[in-house]
Formats: sequence, C-alpha cells, structure tokens
Amino acid sequence: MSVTAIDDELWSAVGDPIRRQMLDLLLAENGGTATTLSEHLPVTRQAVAKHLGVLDRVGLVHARPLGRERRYEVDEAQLARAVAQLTSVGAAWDARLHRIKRIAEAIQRGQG
Amino acid sequence: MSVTAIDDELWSAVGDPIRRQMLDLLLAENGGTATTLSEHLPVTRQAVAKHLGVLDRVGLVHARPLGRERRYEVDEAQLARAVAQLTSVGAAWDARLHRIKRIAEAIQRGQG
DNA sequence: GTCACATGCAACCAAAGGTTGCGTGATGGT
DNA sequence: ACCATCACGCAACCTTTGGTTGCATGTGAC
Repeated sequence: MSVTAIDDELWSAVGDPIRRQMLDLLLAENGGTATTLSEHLPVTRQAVAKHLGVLDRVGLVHARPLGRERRYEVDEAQLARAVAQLTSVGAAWDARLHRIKRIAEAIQRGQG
Repeated sequence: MSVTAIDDELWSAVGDPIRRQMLDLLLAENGGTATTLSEHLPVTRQAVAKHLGVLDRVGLVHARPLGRERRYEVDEAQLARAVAQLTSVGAAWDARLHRIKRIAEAIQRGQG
C-alpha cells in the first residue's frame, strides 16, 4: 500500500485554502452560516455555500436548520481523523527523509 | 494571523493526490523522470510533466538534464518545510479540538 | 400583511487537471 | 555515418472545480 494510504476525498476537502479557513472560523466561532462565514472570507456567500457542501459531503461539518438560518458545525471526530491523516502523511515523508539522510551519512562514512 | 499561517502554494502543491504519489515515488526510487513516474501512475506522461512543473515552481523538486532524460529529484529541505506546515496546521486544529473538549467538560462539571 | 434577511438555484466564466497528436533532439545499434 | 528509438516539449481541446452575478423562495420580526 502506498505511503499516502489516506482518504483522498477527505484530504482534498482540507486541501483547499478557503475550506481550511472556513474550518478555522467554524472552530473559532463555534459554528456559523454561509452568510456569517463569507463576511470573514474573500469570496461570496455562494462560493462559501458550495464549499460547505463539499465539507458536508465528506462529513467534516454538519448542517442544522435553526430558524431561518442554516447553521453549520464542525464534526470533531471527522476533523480529528483528517488531522491524523495529515500527521500520518507528514510522518511518512519525514521517515523517508530521515532514512535518506542516514543512508547518505553511511555512504559518507564508507567513502570518507 | 490565521491559524493556517502557511504558504498556500506549497500546501496546494502537496494537496493534489497525484503529486503526493509522485513525491512518494521520487523518494522511494531516489528520483525519476516524467516517463518513469507515469509508468506507476494512473495518468499520462504529459499530465505528470505538468505536475512536475508545479512541484518545480514551488521548489519541492529540481530537474537535472541527464543524457536525453530530464531527471527530477526531491528537494529535501523544501519537503521538510512542507511537512512542518502540514504538522503545524494539524497541531493547530488539534489544539482547538482539545480546547473545545476542555470547555465542554467544564460546562458539564458546572451543570452536573 | 409586509419588509427584511438568509437561502437556494441557474447561468455563466476562468483556472486546473487530463488527454491526444505531433514535432524535435539525443542515444544507440549497425 | 545513418536511422530507428526513446524521452521530451508544445499545442489544441475537454472536463471539473472554484468563483461570480442575478433572481426566486421561504422564514422571522414588526
């Protein structure tokens, strides 16, 4: 199996900078709507709504109708899973880099 | 500054699943060309060449003409930087999640 | 009821990822 | 030296994705 044995959908969901900011905002303000989020972002409400759709589809957020609003909240378990995957990929690359470094050093010793 | 105080270009470079696989392959095989990489990937050589262009532009890989080939190698320092950023974003979200959990527990204690 | 506001929907645009086809330049065998 | 081959680069074209504007709908407040 590949080093990046992760859920590509989940990764690509957090791969977009706007979506990352949205997750930040949702965490910071404990939820929000397309309208409130768009006030803090450089894109329109409709663009935010589409991103919320993406995040919803991969389960990173959930919507709840609240009056005439549609309030979104972060699914903490799913975000934790995404964080774990980020960490995992980073760790894998890190391990490869370290292994390469060890091999390089071994060669150095052998030749030096 | 935002929690995701990272270089968006660098992130979006590793945000693409094909490019992540390419980095894996380049690390595993200690470099490669568009042709050799495409043999292990579900896309054409031309697509791989475009991705290599992206990775090259953000400095994650460097090309070196070698005979009639154009061999690419990972820039270890830059990849380490990318890994650090992945880890950093993950850590930030993780901290927020933990803080939320603590607050929730405090409320629980207060109400219980 | 009516006015305001938050959404939802549709059409339209631009950039990114992908493909095919073709031209070119260096390798290598004869 | 010659020619077939292999690796590349370039260009045209297609599809998806992120973004916009404009308009219709529904819910809340007064």
